Amino acid sequence: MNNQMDNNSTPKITVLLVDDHPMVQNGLKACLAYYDDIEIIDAINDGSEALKAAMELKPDVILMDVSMPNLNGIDATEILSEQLPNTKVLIFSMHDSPEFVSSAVQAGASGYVLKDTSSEEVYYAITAVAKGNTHFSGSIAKMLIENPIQPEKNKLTTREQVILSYIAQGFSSKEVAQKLSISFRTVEAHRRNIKSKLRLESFADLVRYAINHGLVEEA
Amino acid sequence: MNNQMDNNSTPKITVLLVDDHPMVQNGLKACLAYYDDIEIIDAINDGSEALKAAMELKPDVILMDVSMPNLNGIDATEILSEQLPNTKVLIFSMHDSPEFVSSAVQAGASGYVLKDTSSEEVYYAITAVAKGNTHFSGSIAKMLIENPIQPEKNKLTTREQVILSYIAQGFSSKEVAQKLSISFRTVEAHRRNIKSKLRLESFADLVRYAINHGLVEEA
DNA sequence: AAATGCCTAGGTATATATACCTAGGCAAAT
DNA sequence: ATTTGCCTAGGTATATATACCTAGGCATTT
Repeated sequence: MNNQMDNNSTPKITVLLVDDHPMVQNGLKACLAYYDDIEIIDAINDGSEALKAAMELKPDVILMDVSMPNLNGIDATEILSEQLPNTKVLIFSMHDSPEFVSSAVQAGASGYVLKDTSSEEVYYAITAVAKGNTHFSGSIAKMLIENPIQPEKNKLTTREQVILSYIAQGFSSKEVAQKLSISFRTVEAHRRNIKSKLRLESFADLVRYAINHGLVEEA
Repeated sequence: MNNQMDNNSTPKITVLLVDDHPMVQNGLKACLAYYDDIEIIDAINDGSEALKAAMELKPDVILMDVSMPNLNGIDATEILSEQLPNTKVLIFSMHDSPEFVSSAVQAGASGYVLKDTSSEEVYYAITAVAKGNTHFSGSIAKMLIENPIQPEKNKLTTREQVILSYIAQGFSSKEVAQKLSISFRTVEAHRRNIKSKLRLESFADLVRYAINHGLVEEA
């Protein structure tokens, strides 16, 4: 830890933490407190609250979790990258699936670090994205190379999100069709498109995706 | 931090952290470092590894997460409460569903705190269970009163948990049958029993239950 | 005007899951 | 020794999901 910093010359990098687990927040605060060229200006535990805080505080970097109440980190990133182009988003997630990473990059994230990375790497990643660079954890970078991003491919339409939500809640295609007053063949077509877009294989994958993306409550 | 402790007079409460999120571990370490009557002797991120460590270190208290690779916290607690009766298990989870809490208590946990509780309460809970008392977060205690434990009702057998885990991962009954070298009719029978026991209706309910109970990773 | 993307929906066939039923082997508990 | 619970598994039937195919209406974009 290098606490020997010249506070007057270089302005600190302002960081907004967004994570719905208090203990993760505490861990990050504790780990990053040693570095005096970055300053955590606030910690939020909710996606939509994070948007408000970001608009007001205009931080240099947002360290953003993915799974959160109200608004997931990917969608929040997409909004932020339009509204606040000078604020860099660094995704901080425990998920390392290709869809997640691709979505994050397309949404405008400047980096992606896993929750099992060291605090030194998180610090390094924050400084990197603050400078306008990118930083991806080793396994993520490898994945981006092996699994190149296909732009706009894995993004669900509103209709698809609605249908996926019902499906993940346990309704059959027939039931969803009744609710939406459309043919169950149409619902099936949407199911196919959803699985194809997201490269998901099974019903269980659909449910897990829906949970991870906040389309359905976990309980 | 006030590490000014008289090491000779009062022995420290030895604590083993078990949580698969490094940042949660970091957060706990940072928060608990201020209290010099407890000492974190190790931090493990895997259920079965936690068992080994506990057998060797014989800590006073284990702060145990529920969802973990290889062996979930509830099952680990059950084994530990038999093997190491002097080691108290304090569940540290973000899940507050009645089934979770009931399972934890029946497995022999001495307390249950949610991940959004303050570090002071976590500290207090550790000292409480170390003394042989119990400690439950307010909402958990309330739930235990409103939702009294129904012994042995909603408990899956080991076999059922294994099968549910595979199913929630997206394997079909046929695939599970191949993996376990049993008939797919048997797998189907287990599916029926699981849904009946847990009063679940749909495939999606099974997946959500598995996720909420740590039988399968979310991603 | 033409193209694109989205929502819609049907034909046909197969795969998988579910709902009933019955039932034997086996270990632990009583 | 009997009971109990668990794991096993088959018969039969239906319901649902999936995998191929095609295709029209409609709004937005180019």
